[in-house]
Amino acid sequence: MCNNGVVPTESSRVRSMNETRDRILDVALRVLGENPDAGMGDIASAAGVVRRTVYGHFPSRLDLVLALTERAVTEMRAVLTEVNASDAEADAAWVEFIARVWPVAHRYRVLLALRRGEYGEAIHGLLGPVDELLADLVRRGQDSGVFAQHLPAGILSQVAYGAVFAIADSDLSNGTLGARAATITSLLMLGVPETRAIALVGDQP
Amino acid sequence: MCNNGVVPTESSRVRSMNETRDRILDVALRVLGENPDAGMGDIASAAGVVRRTVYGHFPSRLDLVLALTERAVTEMRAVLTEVNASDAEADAAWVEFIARVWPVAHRYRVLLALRRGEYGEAIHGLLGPVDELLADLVRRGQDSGVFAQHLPAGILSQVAYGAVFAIADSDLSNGTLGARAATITSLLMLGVPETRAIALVGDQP
DNA sequence: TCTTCATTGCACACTGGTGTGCAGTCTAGT
DNA sequence: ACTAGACTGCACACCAGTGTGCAATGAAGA
Repeated sequence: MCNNGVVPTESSRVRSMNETRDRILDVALRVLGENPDAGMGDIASAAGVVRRTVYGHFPSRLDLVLALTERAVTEMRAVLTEVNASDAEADAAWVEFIARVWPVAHRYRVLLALRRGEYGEAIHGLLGPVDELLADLVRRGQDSGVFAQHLPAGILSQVAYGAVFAIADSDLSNGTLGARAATITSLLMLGVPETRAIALVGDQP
Repeated sequence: MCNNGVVPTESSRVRSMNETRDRILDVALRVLGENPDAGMGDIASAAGVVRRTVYGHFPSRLDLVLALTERAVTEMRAVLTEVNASDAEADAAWVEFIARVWPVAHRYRVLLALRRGEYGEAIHGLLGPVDELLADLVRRGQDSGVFAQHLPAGILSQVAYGAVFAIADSDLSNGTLGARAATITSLLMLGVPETRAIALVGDQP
């Protein structure tokens, strides 16, 4: 009786299991954001769970971080491909990109820190495709002349992207203002004139 | 007999001791630059010395890092105050600053990484005065209208400075070219128009 | 020659994190 | 009522790094 479909819902059992799994991931993101060197114990207790349970869901610390990274890649790639497919000018697309990717990327910004040291290799590998998409956007801007060419697209995109989150970190939490200033700064270093940059972000509410 | 002065030279004994001490510091800078998580053992063997000897000169790992930091602060402050005292326009002073501080700051760039996590507090404290000087320069530029004001001087200076070394790290080692591109990029994000930025770095050989 | 002392090579204790094993408990499906 | 299994609590073993203690070595200085 009951479900003969592919997703049996197996009801409350697996659902509550997925809930704790997701909760662990959510909490891990927050805890690691505050301290990238936090241990499994810290994450577990912050998630209201015992360390042993975390190992039940993620066999090793690396698996946990990787699961986090895959989540981030999925979300960011979605936004990035969509923005990239737009026929708008590259600088406008960049503004749109920052605005839309801001919440998700800000959540996962710890991955930028985790990218150096220990798991750097693995994370870098998973984040690679996202970097590609980003570089494509910048390259498009350089080809159409709206972005400067003092740096290759691959490096320029990374540095501009990094600057955005450097500002986000140092900022005094007033998110909207910080996002605005960060976007302007990134546009400036992409070679967009100040007047144009201000006009572009002015359009965004 | 012998020296009654304050600096007795005590000749070869203390000199060779200072040599190993300096060698340890030099090597530590290089090793930590390659891997900020390197241990005392790695540093010791890279310096051609036994781990126990390192502890003879630096009672703890923190002491070593702090000695490194003090060195960096001394050298950078010298350059920065000199540039800051110049009566040149702020954007020209910035170019001069990057050019002159480049070698030393690039050597000590690992401190930027060490600034987060573990010793972050102590390093931050020692580096504080340097940050102040840097912010002063940017503020001067903002007051005289050559730098943009989309960000407060304190944050803007840090982000611009950080971008310079992000480029240096990602760059393919061709130092001169990287330094040029990095300087242009930092000028752009400070709000200097592209033509003016290129003209400024063009003056520098 | 005799002394001093930086350096060595080992030993050790301590810490903090990782990952595993296993017997118990409590709950939701049957 | 019975059972599967997610979670717990505690036990381990293991590892890597830190910092210390101490006797031995060897070279520079008296």
